[in-house]
Formats: sequence, C-alpha cells, structure tokens
Amino acid sequence: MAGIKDVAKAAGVSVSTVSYVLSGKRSISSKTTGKVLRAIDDLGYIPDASAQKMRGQLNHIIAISEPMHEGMNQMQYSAYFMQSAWQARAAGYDVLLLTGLDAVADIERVTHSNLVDGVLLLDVEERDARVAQAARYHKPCVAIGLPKIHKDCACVDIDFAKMGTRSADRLFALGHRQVAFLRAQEIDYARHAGYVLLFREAFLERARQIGLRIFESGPVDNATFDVRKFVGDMLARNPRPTALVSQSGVNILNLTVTALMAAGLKIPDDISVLSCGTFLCEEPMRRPVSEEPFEPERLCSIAMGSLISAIEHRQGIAGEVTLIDPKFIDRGSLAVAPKGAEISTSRPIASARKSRNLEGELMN
Amino acid sequence: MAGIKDVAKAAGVSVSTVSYVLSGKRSISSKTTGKVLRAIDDLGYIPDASAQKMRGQLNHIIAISEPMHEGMNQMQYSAYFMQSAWQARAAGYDVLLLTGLDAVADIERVTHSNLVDGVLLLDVEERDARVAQAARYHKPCVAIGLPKIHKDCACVDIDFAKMGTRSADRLFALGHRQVAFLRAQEIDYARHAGYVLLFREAFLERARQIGLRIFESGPVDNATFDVRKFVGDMLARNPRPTALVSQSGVNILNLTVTALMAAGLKIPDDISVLSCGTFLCEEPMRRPVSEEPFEPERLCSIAMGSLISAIEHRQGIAGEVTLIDPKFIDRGSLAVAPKGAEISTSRPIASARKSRNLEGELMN
DNA sequence: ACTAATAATCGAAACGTTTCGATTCATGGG
DNA sequence: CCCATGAATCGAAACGTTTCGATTATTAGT
Repeated sequence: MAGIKDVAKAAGVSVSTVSYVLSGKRSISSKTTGKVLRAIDDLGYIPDASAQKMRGQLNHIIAISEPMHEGMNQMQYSAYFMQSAWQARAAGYDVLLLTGLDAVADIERVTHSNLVDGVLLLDVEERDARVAQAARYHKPCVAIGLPKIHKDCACVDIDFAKMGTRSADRLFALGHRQVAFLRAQEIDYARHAGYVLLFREAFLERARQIGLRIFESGPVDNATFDVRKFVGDMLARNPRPTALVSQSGVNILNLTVTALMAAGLKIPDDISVLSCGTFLCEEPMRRPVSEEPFEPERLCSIAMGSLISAIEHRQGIAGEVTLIDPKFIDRGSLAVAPKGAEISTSRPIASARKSRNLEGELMN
Repeated sequence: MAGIKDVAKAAGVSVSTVSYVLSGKRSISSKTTGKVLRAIDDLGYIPDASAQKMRGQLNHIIAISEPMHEGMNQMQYSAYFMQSAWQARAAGYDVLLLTGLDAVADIERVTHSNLVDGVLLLDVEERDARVAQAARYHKPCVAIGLPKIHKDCACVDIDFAKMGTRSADRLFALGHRQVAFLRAQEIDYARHAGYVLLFREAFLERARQIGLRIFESGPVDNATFDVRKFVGDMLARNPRPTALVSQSGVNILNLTVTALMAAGLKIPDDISVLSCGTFLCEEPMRRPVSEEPFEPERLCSIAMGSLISAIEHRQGIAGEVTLIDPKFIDRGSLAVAPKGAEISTSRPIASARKSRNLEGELMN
C-alpha cells in the first residue's frame, strides 16, 4: 500500500509538502502541486485513516445506536436508520451501527477508543440509559426522542404532547364529543416508549379539560387483539362515539377500519378516524386515514445536521432540545360529527342511505 | 482521556508492561498485573483504536456494502443487513454501512484508508462491479450472491440453479404436466439480480427436458400487474395448468392465491402452488404456500463466518464459492395433480358447480 | 557458590500522518 | 547594495500504541 512517503519520493518532494498540497494549509507552487497530484494519482494513494485520526483529525464516522428489542417494528426501525445513514452519507460521514444489547457499553467503547466522531441515538425510551449516561461519551451525542433525563445529550423529537392536545382540540372543533381511543401495542407502553406515553397522556388530559368523553380500548397486542370485539363494544355504547383516535400500528388500524365499514359506517360521514404517532404506508390500507405522522426524514435530517455541526465546530450541544411541530396529513377521514349519533343509538347507523341524506339535509 | 502512559504512571510501571498485561504476550508477575488492572479500572482506560490499527492490529470493523437502488424491497433489504450486523456483533465486530451509489469508490475508500478489516457485499447482481473489482480492495471480501465474474471475491449463495431443477422435478413427480409460471418483478430481471435469472433459467430448461409445459406470466410490476387477467388467462388454457410456480413477491402471490380461490379452485386439490426464491412472511398470506425460501440467516452466518476467518487468519479467500442446498418448506400447498384437469377443461374443475360460472365471469 | 536458564521488566523504535519552526530563495523598498 | 518581507519548501516532533532487544532479578542444576 502506497503511503505518503512513497508519494513524496515519486514526486521528488518532502513528506510535509505532500501533506500541505492535500490540506492546502500552506501555499505550494503550482509546479510542485502538479507533480504531487500526479504522483498521488499514479499510486492511487489514499491517506491512512488511523494515522490521521491520531493527529486529531476527524474520522467522519458516526455511531448509530439502535439496540434490538422484542416486538420491534422492522419497517419503522429501518426507516429511521436508513434515513440517518443517508443523511450522514450526504454530509460525507459513514455510519457505524451498534445493535448490541448493552448499548451504553458499546457506545462507551467506540467513543473512548476514538473510533467515531459522534453518536446518534435512535429508538430512545422515556427512561433511556444511553441518554442518561451521555456525559461519559466525551463526544457529541444527539438523541431522536425526548427522555425524562436529558441534560447531557441533545434531543430532537416531534412534540407529541402538542400532538395530543391538538388532536383533542381538532375533534372537539368538529363537534365530536364521544371519541373512541385505540391504544398502541401494550409492549410499547411497557417499555416506556416516550412518544406513546406523551401523546396518550396529553390527549386524555386535554379531552378531560374540554369535555371529550373517551372510550379507550383494552390492551392491544398485534397478534391477539380482538378487533371485532373492540368495534362491537364501541358501537354498542350510548351515545356512540363519532370519532376514533388511533395510536396503533397499521395492521390493527386497517382491520378496525375494515370492521367499521363492514358494520355499515361510512368514513368520515358516520365516523371520523384519526391516526396519531404512526407511520401509515398507504398501500395496505383499506381506506386512507388522516394522520399526524412520524416524520423520520425530517427528524433524522435535523438530528444529523445538528450532530455534524457540533462535531465540526467542536462545540457542545448537551441539553439542547428541539421539538418540532407535528404535521397533519389530511386524507379525508375527518368530518363534522353527525348530529344523530349523539342523541341515541336506537337510530339506524348508516345502513340506509336515506337516513344519512336526511341528516345531511337537516344540517343545511 | 486517559492513555496508556497515564495507566503506566498510575501503576508505577513502564508503558510496555501495561501493554503486555493487556495482550498477555509476555509473562508478567501477578503482583504487577494486579496493580495495572486496578489502574486501568480506576482511569476507565480504553486503548485508542487508531493507534492500535497503526501498529497493524485489527479494527474489528467490517464494511457492509448495500447500495440503495430503486424498487428495493425494504423488508428483504433489512433482513440481510440486520442478520449480517447481528452475526458480526456476535463475533466481536462492528459494522460500517456503505449505502452510497458509487459503491466501488466507497469500498476502495474504506479499505485503502485502512478503516475496516474486511468487506461483505450484499444485494449483488449478475454482473456486479463491486465483485469484479474486488482485487483492488486488498482486504478479504465476501459476497452474498454469485455473479458471473467472481475470481477475486469469495461468494456464498443458495444454489438457485439447483432450486430450479429441483422444483421442476418436484412437480413432475407429483404428476403435473401443465404448469403456470409467475415471474418476478420485471425490474429484478432488468437489473440482472442473479437469483432471479438463475432460478428461472434452470427451471425452464429442466421443464423442457422432462416435458413440463409452461405457461409463463407476462411482465410483472407490483404496482400495475393485472392479477385477474393472469389468473383468467391461466384458467382459460387447455389443458389447464395444475400447478403454479411463483417467483413473485408476497403481495402479488397473495393476490393470485386469493384470485384462484375466488375462482373456486381448492389449494392444493385443484391446483398446487409453489413459491421459489422468496421470503414469505406468513402473516399477510391468505393461505400458506409451500416455498423454497431465501435464507438470510443461514447465508449471512456462513458468509460472515468465512469472512471473519479469513480476516483473523490473514489468508485469502478470493474465488471461493460456497453454494448451499436450497431448503423446502412444506406448507401443504402441493399435491398430486388432479386427474381430470389433464385431459380436458370441459370437465368441472373443482368438485363444485359454481366453478364454471366463475370461469365465465373471469373471461368477460 | 557458580553458571545457565528463565521470568519479569524496561527503553526505544516504529507505524503514517500533521504541523511547528527553521531554512532557503526570490522580490522590492530604501 | 542591504535589509525586510513573503513565498516555497524541508526536517523533525508528536499522536498512542505494540513489539523487539536489552537488562535485571529469580530460580534450578551442579
């Protein structure tokens, strides 16, 4: 393998001259520059990354920590990871993936051994050890997510609390007063995934404040959840909910939507549906559903940007929190609450076209 | 950051003694060993990876190359990648992901700059530049896949040619003579994905040899493929195919199976279904289908094993080819060819009456 | 008690860069 | 013609390890 010495020899100059040609930190005559560049090209010289790093140069490597855990949503998982990798690459950084179960140890290993320039934390939970221990890394560190303890780590996330408040308000403004709430998977609450908890809490709290009556689903498990029962119970209520807010994954939501339609309800005329803190690939949905989505691309872009800026300007970012406004995607599954449904369940739901027409006329 | 000098000072020994304690390459008295280990622990010392690498030590980093390309199957993509990362980690290696579009340049960069100890190539195509250029890397390199030119690179893959032959034989042995063949996505043939071509070629060739009549689908595009037409055309043939071999993805296959069942055909009594070179997540399938699957886990395990062995024993593996026997998963969708169907299509297809009606409908 | 072997430890060179300070050479102002 | 300035280049130190050869301390064999 050709080293800088070989280049120097081939070009008939000293080692330091070659280095200065490459870094441009001192002026070099154009004649010499030419000779050196030609030699570099001839020999296919590429500087040794380790030697450079030893001299305090940047590696242009970023560690991404995403420990594998059970019930992990593969799609969602790779969405964040791929986005981050892509963003990093666009900025000239390579990505070292850490999936080990003892994440803190892994991060400490790669930072202390000076293998990476910075760290990005994915899939962080409400009480995340990786974030809590960030001070130990001695390298810039950014998390996507907002754990309780985050004073030693920069955090970037969607403002899920605002999302909860806003969703309650949104339905209220449309006249809904009875709202069904479909929980996320139980396992996500159990592992204290921040976004799940933040949204639910804020949503329920706001609902209470403004007088939205909530019918919350039982625990959800993708494999065993009984959608028919949930929908049955929901429609049996009096007064019947006129809107459904879902935190659940695309599969369960799709089944639920299908069941609602099978029960003769039209979306959004008879029932509004809103999915929050989710990532609906359009494809498998029976009917498009409006949502306040995850935004892996935007989040990763912001996080990676601030991480790289911290790295390159060698300035700390510990404790910085960036919450971005949730976005609303209108797929037409939200509408004004139907008048009839609030008063009594003994009326036909929507099975008859007439009744809906009548309602429509009455509302004019 | 504590360095080896600090440890030496704290333990009251020389730098080289500390190094020997760590590497165990010379005998050190247990008293000294104790002092040194305590100092290391106190200071939280972790050796600088760059300095070690400069002395010719291994990095324990493996580059995984998986260029992003259009129409990439996210699920399948991450399956291989995650498996590899997992296997690497289990062997004490971290993983550097290269997704850039100019893959050869990226690999050359990380190998020449001595950033990684070896390279794993994923998603390789029949004429894969990364494999063809493997000689330039000067580091051990293993590909999952078997391109035409592979003399400078070790290759690990399922024996898709054997899979093709065996599938033809399997159906023949069950008495099938008329077989429909559902192609993979056109884009996969177009980019010369090796497995797709190898399987199809071997399957069709063997079919010709033993006298299997093949009805091949038109070009498939996940977004636009007309499943109804394909199934309609297939059932309209005389004699009607008694088996379906599919190279297509799970979505199209599922639709096809659904259409077949809707047409009144029972699987496997009226028609056998076999999926080859696929990765059927059970969940979304309307009916389980027997398959000769991809085996990401096995493949990655073998590939990573031989890569790491080459790295650690510093011995070349260029040109080594490992083809593993395809596996057959019986999900009960294969059966002996129905007697009637072979002779004439004027006979009822299934045991039932409405099948003719449906045939008629489909032909409209 | 003396030598030979072995165990334990140390000092210094080497790995491939970057960068500081020193040196040389040309240029222009007085 | 001399000195000061700046451009172009060089030599050597430094980064944090590993490892070689040398040195000293210990043990065993006679």
